[in-house]
Amino acid sequence: MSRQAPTLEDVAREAGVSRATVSRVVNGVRNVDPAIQDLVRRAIERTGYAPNQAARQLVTRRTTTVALVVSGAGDASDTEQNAFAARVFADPFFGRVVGGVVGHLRPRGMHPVLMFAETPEARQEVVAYLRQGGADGALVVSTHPDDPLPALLAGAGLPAVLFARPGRPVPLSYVDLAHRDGGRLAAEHLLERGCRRIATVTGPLAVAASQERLAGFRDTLARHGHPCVPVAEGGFTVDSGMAAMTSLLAEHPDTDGVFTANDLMAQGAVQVLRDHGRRVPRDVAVVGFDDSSVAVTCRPRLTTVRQPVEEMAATMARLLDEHIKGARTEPTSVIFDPELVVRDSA
Amino acid sequence: MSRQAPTLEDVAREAGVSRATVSRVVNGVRNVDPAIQDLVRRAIERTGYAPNQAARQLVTRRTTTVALVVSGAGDASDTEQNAFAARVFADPFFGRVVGGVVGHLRPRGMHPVLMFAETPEARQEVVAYLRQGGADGALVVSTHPDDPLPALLAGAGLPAVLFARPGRPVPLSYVDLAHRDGGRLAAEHLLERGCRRIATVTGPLAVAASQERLAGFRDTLARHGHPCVPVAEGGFTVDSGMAAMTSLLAEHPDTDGVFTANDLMAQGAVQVLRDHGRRVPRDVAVVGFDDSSVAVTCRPRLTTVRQPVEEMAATMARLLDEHIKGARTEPTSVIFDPELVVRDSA
DNA sequence: GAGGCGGCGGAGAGCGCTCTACCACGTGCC
DNA sequence: GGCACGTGGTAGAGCGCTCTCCGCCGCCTC
Repeated sequence: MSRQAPTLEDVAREAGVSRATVSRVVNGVRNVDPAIQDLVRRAIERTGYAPNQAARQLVTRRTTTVALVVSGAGDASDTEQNAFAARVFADPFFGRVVGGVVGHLRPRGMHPVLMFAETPEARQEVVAYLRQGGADGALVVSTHPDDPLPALLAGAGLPAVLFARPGRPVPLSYVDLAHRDGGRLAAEHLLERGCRRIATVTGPLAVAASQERLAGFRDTLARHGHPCVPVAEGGFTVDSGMAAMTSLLAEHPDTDGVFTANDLMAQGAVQVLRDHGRRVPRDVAVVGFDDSSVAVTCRPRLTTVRQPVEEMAATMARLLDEHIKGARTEPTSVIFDPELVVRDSA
Repeated sequence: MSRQAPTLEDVAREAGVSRATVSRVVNGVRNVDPAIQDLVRRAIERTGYAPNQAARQLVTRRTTTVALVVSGAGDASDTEQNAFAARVFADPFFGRVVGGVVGHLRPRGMHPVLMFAETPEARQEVVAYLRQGGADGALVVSTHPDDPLPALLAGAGLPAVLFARPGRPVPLSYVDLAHRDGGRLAAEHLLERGCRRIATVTGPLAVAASQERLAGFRDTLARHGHPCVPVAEGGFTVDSGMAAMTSLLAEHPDTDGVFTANDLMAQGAVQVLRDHGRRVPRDVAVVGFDDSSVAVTCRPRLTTVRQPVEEMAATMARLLDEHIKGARTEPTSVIFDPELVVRDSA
């Protein structure tokens, strides 16, 4: 477009030194005479030099990017593909993941490239992109327990870190939450509040996290003399929360406490409860999970089990960094503790 | 890590042809004898060859990425930086933008790298990233009318396309909505429903879009014998919608129709209305704007003015593509028409 | 049958950077 | 005073790809 961009060579000529010397001051390696450093810096200023990333990548075999991939298991049709992105980001959870990842990456001059892998082709593309050196590694957030992407990545020997333990074992690092403890926290709170007829809306039971939240919840209740708990399975969406709550209420109209496996479903449950004339929390107490943004925007504000998503995402980025740099070779896992946040709904 | 990745050279040797021929097959340029093509393809298969993006970029001066930047005007402190990302994605609007952009990019083998530019340093980083050839151009979504980034980009001669007309004129292409018509649509619907005491919650009046939605709304009402309309300014968030509605209700308790400048604020308004014993839509009709995901998940489902965000975002990507390829040199703008979507709230 | 032409493959020159030599020059040490 | 050594610089060999130029060969034309 405009004149050819200046190269190291141009700066070197301008400063009257060699290309290598300019490269050294740009990258801050080895000792370079302060006077010469100054000379070079001024020459860079004058020429408006910006190092060419492609050239640098070619020799260092390092990019400044990592892939941030949101992965499904499905084989969704092509027409659903952009809807997938919108659907994914409809859950405030992903915004927090992005925030946490960027928080770690940015200070290191790195950037995430966003990829969606909900079809077999899309998954192959992710693998191809990494193999071609488009990014140094992948941060994977699966929306489905049987997601084949982690295995694909591991098989190709590509650096990757997962959010949540994969459905079947894969030699990859991951971060996760002590979901069981989260379920326990919710149960204890409901119990302390004096609830006696407690029910729960779980996440998809194919997802390990849902199972564990439920297990922790159930165990705690059982230990306090509530051997059986009405359960309805939801799908982590507002709608599914409404449906689940509706059926729960039909069979157990005297329910006075509900634990939902995420905040979106809690929101749905609260709506149904109100529509059926129940006051929240007076008649029925509701505890959510995640502590997402909806927890504070909906009314009543949700009492919920907080998942430190930003922190988890940042750790994910850190682990990936270590794998890429070779500072860590064996897969590891970091498990975070949930925390009860008491607001108005319970 | 494992053995060195195979190069074009390796494939060429394996196939018994020259590097150039392999390159031709890989890139599908010029005629290559079908028999030789087959030979090469098999060699690629056997070696597991993946072209090195960095090397390719170095000579073609083209990446396979564009920057998708969410930009503020502020000078937020460092500690707020990851919160910015989470806040941004808390509005379902951005998920739709991402969906639209990816929808256009993906079939072309391109990918978005996510960047946030809410501080002067972050803005400089975006410019630097592009100048270094990290991405071929930028898709900019500003959250503030005085965002300096567009001017920075234009000044540096970098290809960029904006979502929404910039505050001050900048020689860059953009896509936008006919906000005025949106306001008109909302007014007409409220009028047709028989509302007589109509009020509105606007977006931040510093934002041109807010001004225009308001202007279209007011003009239409005036033309139908409603010269003055109670107005409260909001900030496009649920909370601000609640605050605005509260003050509106205090001064005009007999309000029977409300137009809010986005769905999030409509949600807040509905909550306040209910808390004050008003039934929606029976006592007060509420019309939102955007047709975002909350419009269908909240109760009652929102009647709203639809903004074809995915389509707008895809067009933004297309325009950027044209600018990058040089197929388009002069800035242009594409304006989309809003559409009324009638649901339950009005 | 000679000349021209078009289809197809090969050779080789970079793209802009990093990084490993290597060299020139003091300094300190025995 | 000679030698090892540290310091501050240069030279130049690639990194893996694309793309222009070139030459070969077979076919058409007259």
